[in-house]
Amino acid sequence: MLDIRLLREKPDYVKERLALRGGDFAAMVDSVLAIDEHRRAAETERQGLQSERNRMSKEIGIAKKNGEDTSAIETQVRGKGDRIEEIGREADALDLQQRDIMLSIPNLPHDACPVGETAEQNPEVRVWGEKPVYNFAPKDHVELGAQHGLIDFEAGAKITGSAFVVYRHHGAKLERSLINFLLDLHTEEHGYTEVNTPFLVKAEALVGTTQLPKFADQVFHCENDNLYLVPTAEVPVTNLHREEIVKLDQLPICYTAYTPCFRREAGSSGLGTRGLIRMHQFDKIELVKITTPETSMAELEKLTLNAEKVLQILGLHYRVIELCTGDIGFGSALTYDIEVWAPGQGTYLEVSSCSNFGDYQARRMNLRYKDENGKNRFCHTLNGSGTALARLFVALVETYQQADGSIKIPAPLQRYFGKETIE
RNA sequence: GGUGAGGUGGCUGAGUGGUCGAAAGCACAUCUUUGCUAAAGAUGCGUAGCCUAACCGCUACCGAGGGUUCGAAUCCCUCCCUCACUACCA
Repeated sequence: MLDIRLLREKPDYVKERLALRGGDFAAMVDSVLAIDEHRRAAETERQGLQSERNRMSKEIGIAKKNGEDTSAIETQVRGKGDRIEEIGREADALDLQQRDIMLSIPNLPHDACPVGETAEQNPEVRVWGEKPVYNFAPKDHVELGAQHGLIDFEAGAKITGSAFVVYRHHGAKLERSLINFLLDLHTEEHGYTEVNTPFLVKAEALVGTTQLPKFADQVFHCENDNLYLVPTAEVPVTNLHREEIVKLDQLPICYTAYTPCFRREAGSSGLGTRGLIRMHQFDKIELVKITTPETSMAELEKLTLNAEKVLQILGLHYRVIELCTGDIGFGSALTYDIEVWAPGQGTYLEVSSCSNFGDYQARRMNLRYKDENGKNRFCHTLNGSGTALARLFVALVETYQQADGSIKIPAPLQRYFGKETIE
């Protein structure tokens, strides 16, 4: 959520920054400001009346103690109640309206965010490694997976539906190896604290991290219990500190977590894509940081490097791109995407998206810290995948396939996987 | 799931209709005094909103939401959570 004070003081600036995202948000800003003005007028009237009522009620109390007759003044106060209720209802309704719109206005892109309209304009930040060359035609992971019995799409479709998959045998083991490898890497080498959270969350948590209310059609909802399946560990992990005032010396808070991620992918063009590229359920290791405004940008750089390290250790060629203002996520101020090369696909696959949300999420979840002067300020929150597993799986088996169809396991993963090769 | 108890400020914990935003203690901050790895005293110390140039002031918040009342932390209803015992279960 944006700071309403910023909208009041610099509406044109806010509109300008929002326009860089490509949508038309000027009308929303204007209507928020109009509602805000009415809301405050109603609030002022209500509070004035409440003040009067409190004063008179006090007088009644004192008079009664003195044994005086209070029926006259009681009648007088009684009359105030109706108007208080009326104007109060109005103030509350306006407050809700204002909040509704505020929740639908995206974050302002950071000054450092490159200006652009589409994904094609995302600048490449850096490249690591090179595309591997093969003296044979590399297969894709679907073929390799079938050949070795690693992944079974038919079984996933049978028990659940399309875009769900069953990992089998070495495939299941490889997936589990990656989870352990990544959690160990981030906790032991990068200083993150591991957390293991519920995979079902309340609506409030999703509001906090911006999946609700705008993207309600993208999350699985269990209506009976009014709980949602997590679309990413970002949701339960970042919300761990919602409605808290954390101490300055606790920051930065750095968490890593494994969760499956459940996404409806409604209207997504990639849903029919062959293989593991876009599933309704996939595993992911997430990195989450809660910081101060002063340090969040530096922490984003570190977080991105922590995610890149995964691919470096596994020897996978990748590139880092920076999302432009037209492509950046709803709540993000600045985002780096890490894309790994998948030889069988002949394309780069997004395996990590590292974002600084500034205080946008913190405002929504009322997450603050006490600064040096004892003043409460909103934290900055960030997160990034470290990394998404299905696509890492794809890149791994496609990159390390051999001419004879076997798949080599990179050395650092062998102690988790227990074998050097899948053959 | 059943029965019982309970949810008050960073913590402990008073408060069963009237000047309670809430006693007291602890913790914390500043100051004073004596001094040496500390004691004593004074003062301050929740969050948010409204108003204001600012100070001041006002309003709301005692798990959440409703209700009764001129007035609710206090009474009534619903829900949530915690603890204990009990049943069941991975």
